[in-house]
Amino acid sequence: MDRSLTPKQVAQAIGVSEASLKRWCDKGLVRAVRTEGGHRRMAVEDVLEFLRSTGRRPLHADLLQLPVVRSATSFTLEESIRNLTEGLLAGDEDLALRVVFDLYLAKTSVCDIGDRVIVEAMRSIGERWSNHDVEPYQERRACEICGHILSQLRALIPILSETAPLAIGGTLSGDAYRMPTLLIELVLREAGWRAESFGTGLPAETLCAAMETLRPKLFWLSVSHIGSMSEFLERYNLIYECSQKLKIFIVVGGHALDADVRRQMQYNAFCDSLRHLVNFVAGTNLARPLVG
Amino acid sequence: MDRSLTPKQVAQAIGVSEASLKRWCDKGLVRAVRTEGGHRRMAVEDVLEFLRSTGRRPLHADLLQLPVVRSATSFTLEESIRNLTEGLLAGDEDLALRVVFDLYLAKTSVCDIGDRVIVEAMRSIGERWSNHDVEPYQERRACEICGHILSQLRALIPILSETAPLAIGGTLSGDAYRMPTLLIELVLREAGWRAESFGTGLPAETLCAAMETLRPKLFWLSVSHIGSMSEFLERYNLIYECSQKLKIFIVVGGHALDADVRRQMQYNAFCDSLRHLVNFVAGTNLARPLVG
DNA sequence: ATGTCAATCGTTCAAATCGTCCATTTTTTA
DNA sequence: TAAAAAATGGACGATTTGAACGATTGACAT
Repeated sequence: MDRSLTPKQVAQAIGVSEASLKRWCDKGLVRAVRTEGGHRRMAVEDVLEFLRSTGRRPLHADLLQLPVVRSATSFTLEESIRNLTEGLLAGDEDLALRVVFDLYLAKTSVCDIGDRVIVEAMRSIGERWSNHDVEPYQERRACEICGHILSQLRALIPILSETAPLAIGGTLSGDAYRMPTLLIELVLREAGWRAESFGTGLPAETLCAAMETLRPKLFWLSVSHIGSMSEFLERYNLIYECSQKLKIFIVVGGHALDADVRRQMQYNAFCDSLRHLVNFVAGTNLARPLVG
Repeated sequence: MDRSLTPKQVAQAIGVSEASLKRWCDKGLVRAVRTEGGHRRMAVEDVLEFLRSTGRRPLHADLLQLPVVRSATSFTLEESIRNLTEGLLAGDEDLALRVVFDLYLAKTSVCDIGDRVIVEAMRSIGERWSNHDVEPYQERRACEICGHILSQLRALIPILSETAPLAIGGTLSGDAYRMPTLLIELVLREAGWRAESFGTGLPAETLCAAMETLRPKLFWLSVSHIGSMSEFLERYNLIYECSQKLKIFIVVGGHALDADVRRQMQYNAFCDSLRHLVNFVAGTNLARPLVG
């Protein structure tokens, strides 16, 4: 319930003595604040950050308000994908959350978690869906669960500096796929940007208005579904011209953008994966990653 | 409209017990004045001064513990609504999060937070949107922020018991409003149910399949937008008949269900608000609230 | 004004934490 | 391999914290 943890709680959660934990705090390995009487208090996210930096795993995750360990943790990417897929299909949110957090604590970048696990799991679900192996509600439920997990992850990524360059984006009207734009937001934040996803189904006009008002350095458009091609291109051109007028990098991506569609579009970059996106923005030198 | 804070407010704001706060006041660490009866009252500036002088980080990730840092905490429901509306429109996620968590920490039920603050704030935004006072992207961004906040809140609501009755629900194809069904899930969980929202845009057939497979005790349908009335009714009837065949309570609600529409529908309950929903499920005696 | 209920009062008390020292274990160095 | 260095876990008295208690006060509605 409370976000601030006492030394005893943290020591039990990590599985070390309180004496060691105290030393780590004093050495600055775990960020901690002091009460008036000098007692140490730690925030959940700081403890997780410590675990992540030292490659440790929590023994009693429930004390850190993380899901309880119920099943075997995943040791390889393939296992992670399999467990995540299974958890998402069965509606087992704890399992799914556990898989993602295990990866996160194992210092896997959000970019890799997204590209190599979450996207793969959703692709596998999509395949089984088109084979009528799974019900549509399972796919929708999986998206909901993923959304919650990404929200949790998002809360752990350090607050962006106010001076970091701004990036905004989302999907156009008629495209309801939330996950890609959520992942992009997370990955850009990890890369040091002040990224804000505006969600799905945005009219092109208001995206132009947002660019006018907020003057971001980068604009992303995720395209997972195109209803009418002519409408899409018309809307997109509006955005493209606006972005160029304001000297804003425009990055596009998504399964719906095959070579045929891309031929009819102009943009600063097209990205097939989150990794591509990270590499591209690294090249622009506009933002520095938060950690080495 | 006094700027003075009570011990309870301050204690919750800085995340310590009232007992400790009292001691600190008595030691002169926090300046406080006394009412005639001897109760302590603290000024916002003095609390801020205390935070600054003791090196507590008003800057870092402790936003949840230090809601008072921007002196923007809300003391009345009206203030909460105003601050939330402002935060959501400006894209100030920290402010919005603080408003909701302040209410939660003040033991406001999620039901009331939803009905009386979040829904009201979104309604106010909707009004200003139809007056062309705000851009559509601001409304969409507000929904995204609310979604994240509700995800955070969801993570704090105690794990449901495995034996609690199951409730599932969502919105039909063509209805993309996520927030109502998210709120319903939260409120039902608070009321002791094992509630799972399947998200938005679900085909009626798969909802029936979900009912067949999962056999919930309750099914909710949130209806915020109706494209074609005949299509909607056709889909709904499918769900209604399925629910009755399986003896599942079916509860409907949402702005799109006016009296005309309702006349053409059958259901076990129609709810105008989260409070109505809670009262209805309390009457069914199927689940007990987690507290009290 | 009067009554009602939640918040706060001052106090007490058990549990937790503080800083520090020391024995033991693990890692690094000679 | 042996010695040195570093990290760990446990124990100590003194201090701090959080939760309880009955009595009093504040805010608000009638």
